[in-house]
Amino acid sequence: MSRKIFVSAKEVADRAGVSRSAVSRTFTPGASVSDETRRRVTEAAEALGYHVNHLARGLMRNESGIVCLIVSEMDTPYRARLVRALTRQLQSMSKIAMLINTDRSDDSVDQALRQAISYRADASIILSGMPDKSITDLCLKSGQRLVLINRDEDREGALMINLNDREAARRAFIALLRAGCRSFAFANSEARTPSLMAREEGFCAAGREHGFEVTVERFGPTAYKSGAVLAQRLFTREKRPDAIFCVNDLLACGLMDAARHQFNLSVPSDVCVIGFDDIEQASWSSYNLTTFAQPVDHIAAEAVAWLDRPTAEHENLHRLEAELIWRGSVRGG
Amino acid sequence: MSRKIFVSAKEVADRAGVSRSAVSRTFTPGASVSDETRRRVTEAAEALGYHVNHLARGLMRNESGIVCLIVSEMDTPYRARLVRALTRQLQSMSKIAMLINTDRSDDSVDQALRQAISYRADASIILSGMPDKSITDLCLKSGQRLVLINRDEDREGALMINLNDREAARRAFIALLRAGCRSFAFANSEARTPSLMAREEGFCAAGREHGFEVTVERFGPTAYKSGAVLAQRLFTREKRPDAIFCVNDLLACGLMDAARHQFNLSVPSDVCVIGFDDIEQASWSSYNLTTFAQPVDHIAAEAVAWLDRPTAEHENLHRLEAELIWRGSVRGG
DNA sequence: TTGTAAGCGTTATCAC
DNA sequence: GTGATAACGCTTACAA
Repeated sequence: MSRKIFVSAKEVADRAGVSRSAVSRTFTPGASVSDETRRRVTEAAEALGYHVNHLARGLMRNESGIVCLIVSEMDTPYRARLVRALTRQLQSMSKIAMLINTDRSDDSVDQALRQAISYRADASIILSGMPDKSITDLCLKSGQRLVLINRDEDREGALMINLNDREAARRAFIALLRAGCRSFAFANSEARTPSLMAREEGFCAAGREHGFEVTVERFGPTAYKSGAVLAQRLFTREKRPDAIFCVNDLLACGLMDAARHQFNLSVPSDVCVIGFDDIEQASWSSYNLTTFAQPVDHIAAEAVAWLDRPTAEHENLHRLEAELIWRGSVRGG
Repeated sequence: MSRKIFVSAKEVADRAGVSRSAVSRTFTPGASVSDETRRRVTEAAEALGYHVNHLARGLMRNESGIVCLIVSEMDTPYRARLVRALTRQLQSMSKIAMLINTDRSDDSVDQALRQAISYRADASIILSGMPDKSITDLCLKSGQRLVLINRDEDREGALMINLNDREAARRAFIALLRAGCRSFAFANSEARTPSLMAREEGFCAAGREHGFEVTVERFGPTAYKSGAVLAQRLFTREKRPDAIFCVNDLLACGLMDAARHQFNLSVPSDVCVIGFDDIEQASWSSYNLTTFAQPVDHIAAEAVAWLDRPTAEHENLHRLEAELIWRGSVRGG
């Protein structure tokens, strides 16, 4: 197979006429090296194309600089945006992202964490799925940081960043009520993850508070296509809803398209729609969707910042607010 | 800071009452270990939560298992899909993806490759930008594999996977001509990357072949928003085009939305539109866009397969065909 | 400030 | 099949 020949510190040292520790120190921020030595080393390194071997460095320093991002369905607009923001943040802190795809089976999140351990990742950030407690315990015991984004389940020692889904759902209801709607529905997928269910429950609870019953439909994956099925179910009811809160934007787009093209309903005059995530498509003029923006950059910044200075254990739950973005899919506004 | 304490092979060896080499062999596929030894080692490893240190292994084997994915604007639908496919493929070959975001400056692709070298990546796959020859040479000299996807520029020793953009553009023209269109335009961004320009040139060339002049407009980034500006420019001309080939789907969506909502034109009766990439949104019923599908899975599979068995040097240019997906944005079909 | 030497956790080589 | 031993390329006391 391929023999890889990278240039090592020893070669640089030889060329510069110094010891290998001088080379090492030159590339260690804050180490004491004379200007002259540094110059000669840098020059030799440049000429030879030397790059510190981070594998070996990680071995010695017990700190690899690697952070694992564990994600499934990463081409989904919201996930992709989060991954982008995270890689950016990590790089700005001179860490590097290892991307692990957990599309396959259910235990693959556990597998992903094993990979993280094998590569001695300094931390893992989980965007999808929920790992077994046994494996997260092993990570934490090994000294690996753990961040769970929108996972909601409790894991002592990990940082959990969640949105206040219930509160957002409540605000969605108020907005629709103020728009004059009187027949409310919640369009959900069958994924039943905690954050998705929190939106449903928050919306229904707000409905009950105001004396309204909320129709709930759930179907399929949290995707565009499910929206059409949910539209079919909701718009063929005897009492057609005039307000629909969709569990996310993707599903909302599918539902709106079906409403318009299959049922000849217009948004917002016949039915008001609110989504969640504020994906790029929500702002496209075909949708012009009122929705909740996830503070993606904020989430990424908090996650990455915490890696370097973990807070006391009881402060490890961050609950962020989603911002309501008013567009044209709700009357008034 | 954090002291990380991972369990080492020595501890496993002690607990299992064998030598450390026995442990190593147990975790090396194809090494000769007796069933009894293997059993005891596996048991001890399980109990202790041992995982082979891939950093150290990489150091010894001179093969890290790491493959760098170098991407900018990775939340763009097409890019996100490619990244997903690549991580999947890599994992199925028991390699792992390191994701490097090159959103920032222009030389950041070079920076990314330096990172790749530092982590002794076995290979780098470049999806965005074009690195300097000096740095790619260093990569190749170091024995690192290099894959360029849709980059088009030549790099001796690297695998280049390109689409046959010109041919696709030619087919787009024929399709529009057969649909009865007589006034052709090409909507491009200002990015001017080789593959984007190849689509433009191919379309114009096909036009000339058939005795038609093609109006070309270029504006901004290759994104949704640019579509509106291009629509503005094209639809306010004295001779309004009745056929527009857009450089990609994102831009096509923006252009179609502007056509419908700002200029009251209907697609395809007033104007036929063809896009490129076949992103998910192209199939959404608001767009129903006829477009060219990039063989994403095929690209990913070829890229990853080549890492293990690089072909002879003169065969390192793979040119793949884009498939025309007929939908409703072109008359007839 | 600089060099020497020990050690990080592996795997590969070699006797046994 | 198994266990010692020598690398791999680096960092970091420690001594000079």
